[in-house]
Amino acid sequence: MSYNLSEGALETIMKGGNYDAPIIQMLGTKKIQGNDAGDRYRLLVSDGKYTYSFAMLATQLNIMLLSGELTDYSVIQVDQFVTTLLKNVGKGEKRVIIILALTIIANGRDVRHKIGNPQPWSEEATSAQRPEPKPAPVTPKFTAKVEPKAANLDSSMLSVKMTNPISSLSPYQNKWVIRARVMSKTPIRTWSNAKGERKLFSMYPCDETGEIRATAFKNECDTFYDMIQVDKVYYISRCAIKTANKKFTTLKNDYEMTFTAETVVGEYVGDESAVPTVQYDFLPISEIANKETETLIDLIDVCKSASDVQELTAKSTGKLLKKREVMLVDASGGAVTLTLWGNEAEKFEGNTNPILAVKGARLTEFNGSKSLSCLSSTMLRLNPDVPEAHKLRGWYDNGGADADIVNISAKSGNFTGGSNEWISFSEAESRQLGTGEKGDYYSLLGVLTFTFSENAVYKACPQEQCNKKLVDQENGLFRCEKCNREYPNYKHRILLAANVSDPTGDQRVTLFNEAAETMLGKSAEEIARLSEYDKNEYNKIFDEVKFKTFVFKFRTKMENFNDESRLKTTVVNVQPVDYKDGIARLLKNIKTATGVQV
DNA sequence: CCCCCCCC
Repeated sequence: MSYNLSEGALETIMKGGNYDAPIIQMLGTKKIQGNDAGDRYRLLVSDGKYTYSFAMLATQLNIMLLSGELTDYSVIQVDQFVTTLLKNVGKGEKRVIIILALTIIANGRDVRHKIGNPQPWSEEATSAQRPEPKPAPVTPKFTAKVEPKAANLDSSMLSVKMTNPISSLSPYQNKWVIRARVMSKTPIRTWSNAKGERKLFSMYPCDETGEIRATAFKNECDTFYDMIQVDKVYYISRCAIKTANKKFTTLKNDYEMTFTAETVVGEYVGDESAVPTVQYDFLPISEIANKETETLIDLIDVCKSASDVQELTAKSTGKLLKKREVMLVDASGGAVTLTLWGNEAEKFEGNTNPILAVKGARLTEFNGSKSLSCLSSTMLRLNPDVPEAHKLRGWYDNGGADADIVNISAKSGNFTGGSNEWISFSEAESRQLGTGEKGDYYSLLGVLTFTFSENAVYKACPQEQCNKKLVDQENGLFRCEKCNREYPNYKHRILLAANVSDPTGDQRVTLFNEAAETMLGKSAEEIARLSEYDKNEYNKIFDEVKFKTFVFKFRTKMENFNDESRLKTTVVNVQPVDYKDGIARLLKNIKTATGVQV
């Protein structure tokens, strides 16, 4: 068996050219340094003509060596690589090839020999002319006194070939310049400790080889915060590199950087199309429920709806918080709530059903249902220009908007439980809904045929969570049996029995306060007032609602009462009919029943 | 040097 190596590929690459997916042979490895994040390996490689010993394996590929998959004499195709110039004092510069992705063409244990008679590569060994020595990159020192623009490096001083890939940065290398796009930056956060007032912001640069977190404290925070703009490409140099604590980041980098007084940042002005933007690892909503809470998740979804901004006070810190809950859906048939905070909550515009790309939202659990929450490090993009977004838009605008969804953030025991599918009373019966241990929820399009309007409103316990009907003590006080105390005041609540019909049957139902208020279009207090002072108007409210059609959501459960079991059905939600939605459901049923495309 | 990320 013989193997064709890409003869001459290394020479092309060494001279700064490109070579697409070269096939080379690995002849040896050397562990070059160990640190907390793991070892790095240097490879001796051959293209059949030359050997070269300054090839590095990207750390994510170390596993191929450690597992024994990649051994000496293996023939590999280098699917992705970058080169970087390293300067060694007294030895000039050295071009290092960093192998980012590879495919094993032949196992070293099968090949078992060096292919051809390759000679060590050096510039002298080639017939090519020695290139002119390149000038060292000039990195003018930034001081806060000058205009931010003055901090910009002159692009012409830095050849693109002289920038270092983010994936090559390590604490052992202090001369480097990266050219990277800022994926996002956090707001400035301040805190105090024994050393006084502190502040910081973080930003997240990425290039074609990777991503990294960069944090600026105090002076550097002041200096760079306004200058750094999301989505712009910068040259960044002279930050301190340290091992990242994986507990606090999901970025695929073992290191992170800290701005120092020496740090130089310059805006890159030129063709930036090769510098990628945020890299995602999108997860369909249907798979979120399988993930552990606290996991950080990337997703791309359609915003189906969004709540208003709500203000609340954090119990632990007393801080005033603003939040907005966004309901996201995707083609996996799932829905999930994403909570936005602060400024992000305030500026969010959800009623055009935008596509939202999210990187690093935290999975949380509350009352048995899962939802997502934004952190300061979470990256949000509205209607990003990525293929997944266009696909989603097409799906949503062509039926996805009306698709049945399973909301994994539904509050259990609340009106959002159960399926959104409309069924009939006869289907509810044949499915034996309500006969199980727990109650069952179902939705139905039905007509309100009767209300038992007499005594529909009562005086309820004024305690927030109680709502128990009070006993009038006839002395100006009202007794709550549940709280076991008397109150001088009360609130009005509605408890309404009614009848709902659909073409297949009918059902006696109960509406509690909120559902009744929605259906009647009046508050309990108003109805109480009319009950006392204007009986005609009171009766009119119930007359007008009769024979109206609604979308009901019921909770039904078999209850035993005096040896008799009876289905108790409560209206947990009632909404007027959205005819667009109703027609879409009818069309879908026709399609399913007939196979006819409509 | 942060590493909190909130609420129902």
